[in-house]
Amino acid sequence: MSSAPRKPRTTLTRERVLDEAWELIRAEGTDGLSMRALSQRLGVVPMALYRHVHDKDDLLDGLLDRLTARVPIPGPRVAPRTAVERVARGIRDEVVDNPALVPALVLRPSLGPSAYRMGERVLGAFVQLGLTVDDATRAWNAVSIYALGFGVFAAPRRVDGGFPGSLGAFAERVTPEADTLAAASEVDRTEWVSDAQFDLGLRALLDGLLTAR
Amino acid sequence: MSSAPRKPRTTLTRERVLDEAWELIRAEGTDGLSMRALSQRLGVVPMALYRHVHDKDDLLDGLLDRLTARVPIPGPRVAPRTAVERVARGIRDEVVDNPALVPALVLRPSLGPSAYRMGERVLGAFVQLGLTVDDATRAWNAVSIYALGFGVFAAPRRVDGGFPGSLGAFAERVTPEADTLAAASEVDRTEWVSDAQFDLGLRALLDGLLTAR
DNA sequence: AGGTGTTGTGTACGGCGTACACATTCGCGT
DNA sequence: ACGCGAATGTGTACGCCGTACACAACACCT
Repeated sequence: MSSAPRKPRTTLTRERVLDEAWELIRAEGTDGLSMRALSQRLGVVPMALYRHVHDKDDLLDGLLDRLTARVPIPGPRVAPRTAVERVARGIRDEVVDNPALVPALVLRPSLGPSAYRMGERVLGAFVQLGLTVDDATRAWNAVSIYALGFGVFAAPRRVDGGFPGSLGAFAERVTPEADTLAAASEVDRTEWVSDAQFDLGLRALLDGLLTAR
Repeated sequence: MSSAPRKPRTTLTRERVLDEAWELIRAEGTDGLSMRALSQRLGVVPMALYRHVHDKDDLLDGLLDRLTARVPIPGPRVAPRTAVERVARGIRDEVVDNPALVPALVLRPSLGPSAYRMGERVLGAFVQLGLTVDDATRAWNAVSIYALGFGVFAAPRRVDGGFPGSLGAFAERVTPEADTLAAASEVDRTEWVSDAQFDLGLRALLDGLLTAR
């Protein structure tokens, strides 16, 4: 009998690499995802990954498409404005709970097949709402930027305080008559991520986009 | 006579480090700013920088505050709504033409003294427009996110095309009946960064924020 | 003149992405 | 059944990165 220990071949696929990368970056954060760490998790030498992924950027693109694919796309029966709102909220939700992907997201525009499917649905909705195709495109730009921006800047990140002393004290030091800010500064942190906050802006944006021209 | 070559002492200051870092990152992009490259530009050994900067993150924070400080803050004579619009546009402009700072911007919330001065002015404007302090805070959140988001996602980045074949062809492959997207896809790239695009969304957002509650 | 604190130096470590040559193994046509 | 080419995993190595730590040069004050 042959005594050579058999490694089960083709144990690696692009799918498996992406699966493991997804879990790794979720568990360990942006910096936790390295080719070396990932390969180790897969019980393989680092360079093995490069048979299934062009380079690290390619891997990140794959992860971003997965993120996009997680946003539920409303069926055709859903009313157009509702559909837009759901997609916008879906984008925000996914970004917010995958903060480790934010740096990658910011370096790459939409791309990915999933992003296109999403765009298709939303553009259709805007057209149903009476916009021309061009205006629909502009509206989708504005809405997606808002949703992405909200996700990006609302996602939990380094919250090291930043300033010596309290916020109010700081504001007063900068501009002695800064009572407005000092008073307001109590609000923002807790409410920053809230649904109400998001919806307020989104509704305002859509109202503006859809009325008169 | 002493023959030892004299180095002029205290040639380095935090200011000079930040100045040079600013120019370096503008010239060479995000990845071009390394402690080693920066030190070389300053004619100094890498570790010398650490006397004036805690670590690289501290350096980036300094650069971000400089970026924020570049946004012009309208004087008290400027009408409140105009003031808000100018600040929003100023934020977008600075982000757009300092794309190399986007990754850093995204990892760190506002912070910095300049950001506070800016907030102070805008919150005041919203209050003048009849909002309560809390509502003003929420409004400022929405507006700043929109402006930052627009800057971030409109800033020129990797535009490697991404897909094999034309955009229209791709869209058709994904969903055969994708004429809407295929038609629309001609528009976005060129108009993505336009002022009109930005103003459209901003005006919509402000209208929504300021009317009825 | 000497002591003290500040500022720049030198060396070194551990991590990263990945180029390149090599070994193994699978699948196919004969 | 077999052999050969393509596909897949391995090993080694290079050049970057941020920065910890011990040391040297110098400025300034007494």
